[in-house]
Amino acid sequence: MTKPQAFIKDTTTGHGLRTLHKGQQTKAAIVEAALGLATQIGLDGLSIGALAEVMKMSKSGVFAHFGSREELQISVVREYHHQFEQEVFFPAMQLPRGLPRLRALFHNWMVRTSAEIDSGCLYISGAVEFDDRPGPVRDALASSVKTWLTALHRAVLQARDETHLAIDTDANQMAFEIHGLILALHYEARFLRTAKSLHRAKQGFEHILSRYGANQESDGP
Amino acid sequence: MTKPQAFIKDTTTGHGLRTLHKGQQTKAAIVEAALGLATQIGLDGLSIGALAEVMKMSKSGVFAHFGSREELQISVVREYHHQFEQEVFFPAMQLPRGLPRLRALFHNWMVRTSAEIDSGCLYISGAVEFDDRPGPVRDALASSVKTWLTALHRAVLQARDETHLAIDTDANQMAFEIHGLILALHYEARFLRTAKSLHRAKQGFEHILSRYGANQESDGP
DNA sequence: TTTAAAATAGCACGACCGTTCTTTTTTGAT
DNA sequence: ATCAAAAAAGAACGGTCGTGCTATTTTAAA
Repeated sequence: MTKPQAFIKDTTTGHGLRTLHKGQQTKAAIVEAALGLATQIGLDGLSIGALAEVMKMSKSGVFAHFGSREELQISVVREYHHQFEQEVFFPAMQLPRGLPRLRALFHNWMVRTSAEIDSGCLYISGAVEFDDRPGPVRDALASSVKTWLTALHRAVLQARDETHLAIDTDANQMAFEIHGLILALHYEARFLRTAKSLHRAKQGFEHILSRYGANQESDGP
Repeated sequence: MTKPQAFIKDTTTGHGLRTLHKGQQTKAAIVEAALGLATQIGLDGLSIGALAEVMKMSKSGVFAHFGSREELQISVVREYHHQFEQEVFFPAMQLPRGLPRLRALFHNWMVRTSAEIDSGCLYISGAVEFDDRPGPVRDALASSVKTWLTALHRAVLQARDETHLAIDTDANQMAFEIHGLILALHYEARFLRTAKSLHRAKQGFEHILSRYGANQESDGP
């Protein structure tokens, strides 16, 4: 579980700059464990005591790395953002602009959402928990979500520019409808345990694509 | 706020059967206040102490009506179910089967969801809070939600039977997509405070309707 | 008006919470 | 090996939580 320190050691010349201290490693491990807890019981339910128990550390030992519970929660949000980028966003960026990339974005997002059936999506649970609780945690969460939704919106625009979608495609509207599919997938799969939710989301996406003229106007001369 | 007791008095002959006691009135008032709290801070965040303060009662006075926090939560779910029925379901049932009724169901649902921008939807927040926490509260919540989604599904089936929708309409698929619109509306309006969410939901519904052949095959010869 | 029952209050309990302070252990450069 | 700094532990604080127990007050039927 704990990586050998030498592996991560900073290679800077070392005359005055710090190497990667032990504390930063354990902090990273704590955040990782905290994310695991938060996706199960929610960002709000995340307690330092429970986290300390998981880490086999003392409460104060864990606490010292963050200085406040709020800072811990923000760290968790940032960690989730990072993982989301790695699993959903970057892989899709490898594909050519337009429909292929848009399809990949949705596919990766959907797979992650349904894979999270037993772990929960922080962007969804966090939105519910912090929707009327102003503060830095809400801000961090909203900022991450907006970054992602903006990326999705941009992908739709590009698909339109590549003439893979109808010229009059309303990108905001299309992104809204796609977002709805993911939310319904999460709701019905995770809460209601409905069987074919993944299939429903896939099919819904195809409906949206055909609505906005994919593979119709786009393949023209 | 508190209704005169005589108004609610049971009209049974009274030889042995009880009239409606004071306690049941205050219990109803407590549940009402609890629902107000729960839609703000969540079913899970609902605390007896805070509720007692709102009611200007003692903690134990409130507690005695329910016997456990869980029972209080279940009462709140039932109250929400009742209100939802009154505001969304029953009014739509007044309209003729088929497209008019389906439109009304969605419209009432949507209006309620957006009107709840400052109060929260218990079916959505509750789903997130209890999706991996088994128990009677989750069961009550899931049961209510399923009842409602089944009613929506039935309305789609009827619209198909009335030839207001295409004959090959997949009712479950359509209900899933409609559900997604409501969830996206709730998410973007309530958490992200996106301006035109209500418009997006309306337009999304029209897209779904046209996808499933409303006003096309249905208005035939 | 009397009286038993129902409703509410008061108090205490153990548990967990986030946080602070002090002390001990561990680290890593010299 | 030395030693200062970093990391972790330990103990305690005030607070809130749900809940049980016992008194007190209120209700409503006789």
